[in-house]
Amino acid sequence: MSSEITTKPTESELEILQILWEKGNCTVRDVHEILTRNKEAGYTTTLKLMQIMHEKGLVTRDTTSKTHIYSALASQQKTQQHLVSRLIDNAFNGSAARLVMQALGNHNSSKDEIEAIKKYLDELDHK
Amino acid sequence: MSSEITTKPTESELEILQILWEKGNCTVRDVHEILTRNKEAGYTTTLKLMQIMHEKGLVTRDTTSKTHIYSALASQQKTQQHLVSRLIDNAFNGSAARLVMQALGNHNSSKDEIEAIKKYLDELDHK
DNA sequence: TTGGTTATACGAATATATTCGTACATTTGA
DNA sequence: TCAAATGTACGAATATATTCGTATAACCAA
Repeated sequence: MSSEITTKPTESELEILQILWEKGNCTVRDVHEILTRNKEAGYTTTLKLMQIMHEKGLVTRDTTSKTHIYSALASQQKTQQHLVSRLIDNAFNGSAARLVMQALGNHNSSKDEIEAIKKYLDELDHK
Repeated sequence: MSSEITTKPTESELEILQILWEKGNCTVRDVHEILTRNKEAGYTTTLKLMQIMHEKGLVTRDTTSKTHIYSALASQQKTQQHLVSRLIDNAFNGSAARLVMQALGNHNSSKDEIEAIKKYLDELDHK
């Protein structure tokens, strides 16, 4: 068993992870600027968060130059899986199906999305 | 607009809500006993949690007799909806479909469950 | 009746997450 | 060159969640 990475980031950490997953390598400033499109936050707040994430092993960073370059270590797939499982257990009595219906019901998905899911279900069936 | 109820319970609060949703009316002891099947906790801890939930308006209680009877005020449907939406935004870049696939992929669902979801998708289609 | 059991209320300790100020080093451009 | 801008490190304040001890009242059974 390899050394495990925390797949339970806090809410703030998750916001940052999402950015890193999408953008790849980022400076603190990069992340900070994207973050503050939606909400107020001081620069050092973002910095501190990312330092903590580094301590926890959620991200790596290249410190060769003064301005450090961060990237995600926690895998998107594993993290998502963990969060979904937890939600299913925590709020849906263990029933994935109930969560799925809830997710599809209100978060009005496009026809394309729904088609994609159907296809996916068919594949699951044939295993 | 009626006075709103917090649909963002903490993790501990959610555990208790789940019990109340399923069982209906419960004393603190009822809840406590179910809770401690899985994990350690002192009785007064459970009590305090439920008192806080009452302050927040997540539950009501009947205090006519010495032993109070609690029941959920936060609706299961709304709470679940809120949690799912938040997860979709927080960890799935707003894509419900991606969450759904993640949920179905690993949380090995029964054939019945999958059939139910398909049916549900068809209904969605025809709206 | 009276002592043990069971209940609530409440304050406080602990844990965790979030936010930011300040000190100090490096870079940059006028 | 050297002052402003930009960066990191770090400690500490604040906010929130969780846990539990203690006081005290009500109930019950011998």
